Amino acid sequence: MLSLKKYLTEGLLQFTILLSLIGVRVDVDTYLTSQLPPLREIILGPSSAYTQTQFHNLRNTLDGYGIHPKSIDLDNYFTARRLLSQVRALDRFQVPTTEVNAWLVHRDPEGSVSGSQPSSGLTLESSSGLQDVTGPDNGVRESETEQGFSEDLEDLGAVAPPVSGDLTKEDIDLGAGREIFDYSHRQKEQDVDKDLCDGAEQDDTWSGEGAEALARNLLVDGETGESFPAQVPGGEDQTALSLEECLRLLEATCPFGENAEFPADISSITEAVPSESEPPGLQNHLLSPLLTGTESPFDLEQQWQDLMSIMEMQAMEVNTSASEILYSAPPGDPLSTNYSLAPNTPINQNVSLHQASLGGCSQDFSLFSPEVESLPVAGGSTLLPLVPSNSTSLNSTFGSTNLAGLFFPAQLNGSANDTAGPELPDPLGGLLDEAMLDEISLMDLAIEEGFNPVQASQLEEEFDSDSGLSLDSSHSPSSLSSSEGSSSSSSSSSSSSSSSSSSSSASSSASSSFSEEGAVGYSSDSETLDLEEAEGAVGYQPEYSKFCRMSYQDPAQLSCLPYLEHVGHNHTYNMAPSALDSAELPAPGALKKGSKEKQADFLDKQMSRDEHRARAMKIPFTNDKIINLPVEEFNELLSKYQLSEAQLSLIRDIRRRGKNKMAAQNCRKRKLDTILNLERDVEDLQRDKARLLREKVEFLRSLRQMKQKVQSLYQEVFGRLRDENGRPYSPSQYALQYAGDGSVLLIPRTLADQQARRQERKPKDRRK
DNA sequence: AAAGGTTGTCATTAA
DNA sequence: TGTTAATGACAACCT
Repeated sequence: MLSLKKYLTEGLLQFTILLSLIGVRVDVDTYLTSQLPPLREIILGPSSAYTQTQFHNLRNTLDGYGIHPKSIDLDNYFTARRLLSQVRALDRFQVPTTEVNAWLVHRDPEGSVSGSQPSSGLTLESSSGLQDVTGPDNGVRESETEQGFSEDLEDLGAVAPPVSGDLTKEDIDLGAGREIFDYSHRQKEQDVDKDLCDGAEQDDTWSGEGAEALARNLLVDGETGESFPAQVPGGEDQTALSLEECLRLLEATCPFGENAEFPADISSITEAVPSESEPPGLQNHLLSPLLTGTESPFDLEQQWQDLMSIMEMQAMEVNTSASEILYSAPPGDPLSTNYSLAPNTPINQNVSLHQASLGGCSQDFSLFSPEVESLPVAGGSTLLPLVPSNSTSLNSTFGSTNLAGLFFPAQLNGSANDTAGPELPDPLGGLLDEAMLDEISLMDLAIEEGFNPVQASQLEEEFDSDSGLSLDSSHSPSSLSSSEGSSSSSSSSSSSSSSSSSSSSASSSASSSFSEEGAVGYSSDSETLDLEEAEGAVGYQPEYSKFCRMSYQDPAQLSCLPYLEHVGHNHTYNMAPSALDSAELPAPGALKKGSKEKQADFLDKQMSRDEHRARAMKIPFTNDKIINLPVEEFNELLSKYQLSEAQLSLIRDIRRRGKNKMAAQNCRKRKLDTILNLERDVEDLQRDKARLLREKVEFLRSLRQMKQKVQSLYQEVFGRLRDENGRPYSPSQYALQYAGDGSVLLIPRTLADQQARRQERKPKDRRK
């Protein structure tokens, strides 16, 4: 279990450190014991970061030396990294603002975004994909998001830390920093990257495209703001503009075919919850986003699809989150339309309450009314069975629930028809509050305090069924990202053949067995490489070795080699002086030839210490051969020459050092990969955290609505009950209770209280 | 000139 | 046992 050991010693450590640095606390042990594979993939990913056997496997599978398995293709690697970072940048900038816009709509339905078109606000809100698509306008909107967020939470009695704000800011800082890092410290790769579709090029390209790719420009290129011809700095305003443009575009594309249902829903909701003190717009978010966007039959569909593709790309939440699943309910879904509960209210789907005709008290109560009206005045019996028309109703959800003790607080002693004020004790309080709200409040704590392990696990269990989010969800995007990492690294190892072939194509034509010399991807090495390859092209065969050695000492011959201008590090500093002296002995005839001498000096400087040493020791073959040949061929090569002990020792040292050099490069690359993967995982976790907060708010809101509806239903039903004398029952003496078989009974209050007490004890016992 | 990054090398360990 | 890869540590060099 080497991987496990590494994982324990490094991956876990780094991961934990990173998480702790950003304030997200994760008890690794919890997941180590229970979710080793996911976490391991989070940390390591399928990338080559710690897959030590990868190179071996490559070596085993790749017959011959066409591709050197140990090579590092830095071009591809950094290109992939840049592309990755761009992708990250996309969603990094887009995620928070989406929330922003969504919440803005809630807070102010007639606000600037939607303007006089309320549908636009719905559009913005509705497109679930759009949720993550925004620009970098984080200034004011972010704070407003923050505000709306916390206000919502406070409104629901939950206090959440200002996550999105920090997150947004941090993300932006990170993004800029990375770009700077990439551009300033990776100048070597810039040239190569230019050839590929990297971000800067894309930005420019997109800016040139103009309005034809409006949506794409608007949504993706938020940071530079180059999508607009004016090239005004400060892309935030432009992105805000672009969002409005997108809104209009979306409106034109999806003109709300089913929009007529929404007012009904909203009104029914507000009717059903008359005591709701929220602004009416606050409930708009409950409307299914995709209800409006499912049909886009116009020419703008392509742009819409562009939008969606971008959103998919930036939505690293690949795991279809609960909201997305719920949003995907078809517009005409009777469950979501006939019942007044908001279509995307999560509990509406998860809990089968909708079958209890709980929605829309005023209208839906007619479903109950036949039974209620046909209720015979109970003759002498104190138990009045109320059999709902639908036997799979509440009892399927709540089980045998004693609603009596819950539904009849002292306040209800008055008129049963009074609409319950918010201060009225919840009819379902004993049930929902105990069973669910406790958990949710614990979730509050979990979310507020960053992911405390126990609470996070609670949270995970809480939302596990619908979204598979939390750490598993983070695992999903991370596994994706890890696959990206693996693709990048595997491409680095596999595509090294391309780089090596590009750098050593000349020599590979001369001797195919040298093609693996391109394994060394660093520039300084590649220069040396070219030199030696060119030399190797001549001196590969033993009989040419002397000539090859001569060519070493003949600058004139070297001058015709491909010139290598850019010099990286030349670590010839600790070269043995004797070796240097002997190595730098030029050919006597070349002393007076200035330019050639300079070139010789230059090439000497290009040579590594080992190359100088090899030349000094008159090693008859190239260092690349020494280093890169398989051991069998290497030994065979050695056997072909009469080499002194010093020469053999040097050759073995060269081989060892050369291999170690490549190993060090691989190791560093792997480290970098790991860090980048960890960084990406952290971002994923932050996104998940924000999403969980959003979902929690929605859960709480829908829960409260349902409780109020049940309460009003209860009151209405109870209020219509009459005893044998035609008088209403006193809420202080009787209560309604759901039986296990779905029937509703009218039982004495005392009995109901007893059962309620028993119900309260059960979950606590269970929790122990 | 100091600081931080980069690269090569050595020693060690494990496969 | 020899070879190789991985990796920490260090030093030299570069920016």
